[in-house]
Amino acid sequence: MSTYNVIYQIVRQIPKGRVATYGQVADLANLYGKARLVGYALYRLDISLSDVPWHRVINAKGEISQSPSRYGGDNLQRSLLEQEGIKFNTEGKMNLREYLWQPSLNVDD
DNA sequence: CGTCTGACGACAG
DNA sequence: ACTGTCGCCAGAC
Repeated sequence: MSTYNVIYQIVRQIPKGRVATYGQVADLANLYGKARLVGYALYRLDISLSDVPWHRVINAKGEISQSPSRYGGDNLQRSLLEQEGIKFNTEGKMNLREYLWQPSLNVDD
C-alpha cells in the first residue's frame, strides 16, 4: 500500500455534505504533520477516473486551495460542494465548525 | 543518484 | 491580516 493510496482511502470515507482539511486527512492517514503530502496526492489524482471525493478536502482556513495547473477546475470544487449543501461566505470560506467531518472512532469501516 | 515541482500548516514578525 | 520560512515526500526526468 503506497502512501498515496492510504490518503485516498481516508478521503473516500468523507461523507457527502461534510469536508475535511488536508491536515486532518494526513492525521487520519497516520501522517501527522504531513499535510502537504495530502495535497500532493490529490494533485496526482486523476479526477475523471477516480472514485475519490477529492472536492471534500479543503485547507485549514475553510477555503478551497487554488492551483494554477488545475484543469480549469477552480470553480468545479466549489460547485460540487454547493451541490452538497455547503455554503460559502463572501470571502469564499465556509464555516468549518458546521461542515468539518467528525470521523468515527472505529479504526475499520 | 541529483534536482525540480507541487491542492499544506504552524509559527514568527 | 499579510509575508516569509521551514518541515514534509513521491514521481518525472
